[in-house]
Formats: sequence, C-alpha cells, structure tokens
Amino acid sequence: MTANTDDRLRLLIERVERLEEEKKGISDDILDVYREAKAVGYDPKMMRAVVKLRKMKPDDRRQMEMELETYKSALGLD
Amino acid sequence: MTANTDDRLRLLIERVERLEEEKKGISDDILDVYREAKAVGYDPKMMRAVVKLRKMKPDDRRQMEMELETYKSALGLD
Amino acid sequence: MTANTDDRLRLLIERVERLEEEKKGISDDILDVYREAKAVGYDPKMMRAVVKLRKMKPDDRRQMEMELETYKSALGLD
Amino acid sequence: MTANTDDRLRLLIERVERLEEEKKGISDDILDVYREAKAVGYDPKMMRAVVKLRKMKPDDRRQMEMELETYKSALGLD
DNA sequence: ATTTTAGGAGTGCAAC
DNA sequence: GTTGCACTCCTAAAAT
Repeated sequence: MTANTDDRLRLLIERVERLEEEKKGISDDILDVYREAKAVGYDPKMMRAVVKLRKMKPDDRRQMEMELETYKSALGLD
Repeated sequence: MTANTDDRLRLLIERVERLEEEKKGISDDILDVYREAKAVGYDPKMMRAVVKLRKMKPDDRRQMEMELETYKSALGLD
Repeated sequence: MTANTDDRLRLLIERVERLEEEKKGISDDILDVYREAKAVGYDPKMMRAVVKLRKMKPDDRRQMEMELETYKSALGLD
Repeated sequence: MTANTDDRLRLLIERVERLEEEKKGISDDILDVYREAKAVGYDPKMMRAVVKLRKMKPDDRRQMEMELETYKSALGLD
C-alpha cells in the first residue's frame, strides 16, 4: 500500500470511529431514559415491548397478534 | 509453554470442538423442524414465540401478559 | 384450527423443545470445559479465539492474517 | 393507570423513539462509510477488525496479541 | 450491586 | 429469489 492509500484508509477509519462515538452516546441516552423510567416505576422490558409494537404498521400488528392467539389456543396457552 | 502444557491445552480445545460440532448438529435439527413445519403451513416465527411462552412458568406468563396489556392500553395500542 | 392440526403443531413444538434441551446441555458442557481450562491457568478468551481460527481453512486463515497485517501497518498498529 | 401516568409513560416512550431514530441514522451513516470504502477497494471486514484493535489501549492490544501468538504456537497454528 | 461480556435469536441487507 | 452474512438486541453469566 502506498502512503496515499494509507491516508485514504485512515480517513475512512476515522470517520467510522467518530460515528461510532456518536452512536455510543445515543445508546447511552436511551439507557438513561429506561433507567429514569424504571426509577419512577415503569418496567423497561415492557417499555421495550411496546416500542417494538409501535414500530409496526397497525394492521400488521393486529394480524400478528391474532395469529399468535391462534397458536396459543392450539397449545392450551390461555 | 512446555510440550506438556501444549498437550493439555490441545486436549481442552479438542473437547470444545467436539462439543461444538454436536451442538451444531442439534441446531441444524431444530432448523429442520421449523422448515418441516413451514412446509405444512405453520409460521416458524409464531412457533418460536410460543416456544418462548411455554418456557415460562404459567403464572409468570399470565402476569407478564397482563402487564403488557396495561402498557398497550396506556399508549392506545388496542 | 382443528384438533388434528393442533396435535400436529404440538408435536412439532415438542420436538423443538426436546432438541433445545439437548442443545442447552451441550452448551453447558462447553462452558464447563472453559471453566476447567481457566482453573488450570488458561485464558478462555484466547481459547475461543484459537477455536475460531482452527475452524478456518489454513489457506484462508493465512490469507486473512496477512491482509489484516497490511491494514494494521497502514494505520500504524504495530 | 391514570391519565397522568399514561402521559408520563408516553413521553418516555417518545423520547426513546426519537433517540432510536437518531441512532438508526448514524448506523446507516456507518454502513455508508463501509460501502464507500468497499467501492474504492477496501475490505470492510478488515476495517472492522482494525477499528476494534484501535479501540484497545496499545499496551493491552500488544499484550493480547502476544498471548494469542502463544496459544497459536501451542496448537501449531503458524 | 453494578458493569462488562458472551451467546443466541431475529432482522435486514447483499451477493450470487 | 434464496442463501448467507452481518448487525442489533437481549438474556444470562462473570467479574469487579
């Protein structure tokens, strides 16, 4: 590798590193919100579950929930 | 490292490798079951979900489900 | 779902559950080997690293290692 | 749950969602850098490897690398 | 008790 | 299109 390509590589690596730092900061912020929520009595696990559900399109979500109920019934999980 | 410790290490490594092969075989078997289930019309994703639910103690499961309903209602996810 | 399909589903689920138990047993065995290795002075993390390397085809491994060296040099990681 | 606690919960959830969007944006940016690097001939896998190495303290990294060499030699991985 | 680390599952993307 | 790969998340273990 020439010095030129070395520099190009280094620049790319450094961009990745900067972005990863930012990302880490935001991940920490998210953890903080969950910690804060827990401190006032909410259950982070349930919160994560509803965050996931809210990401879905309502119709898809309902469809999925209905199907799950079918499977649960078939196995006596009521 | 002496030849002796080399051998001891090698034996440990080989035990791990054998066990990992066995484990891989079983993982493949599980995938086969899901494939087979899918072929006759079941949805592997739903199956995984109920497998998870069945792992829980019934009381815990019901408790969890009730709590989730509470959170969903609070957020209008009905 | 009819009772028939319910039974078919149940059988598939139970096969998965049995296989998962076996798999869990083997995973535990693997952990035991690492624990035992650690007790006689080996570092499980290094062991995992070499297990990973031994999984590769020797030529691929050497190729990969050489390429990694190139990248490390380009970034002054020597 | 009262309407008040509902609102408090909703606000927490919405903060999480906003942060997750930001995080997703940054993750995408990182992927873009790797894509760009690949387009000019670099191997993203190697890049990820060096990013990981650069995260370590130099002394720790060298110590780890030396130890790994010891394990490799003990197992004939040269 | 808290923080880090590894293993596993699920998701989405890319290559073929 | 489909198979594999990689990234994320989460649970559980480990160490401090």
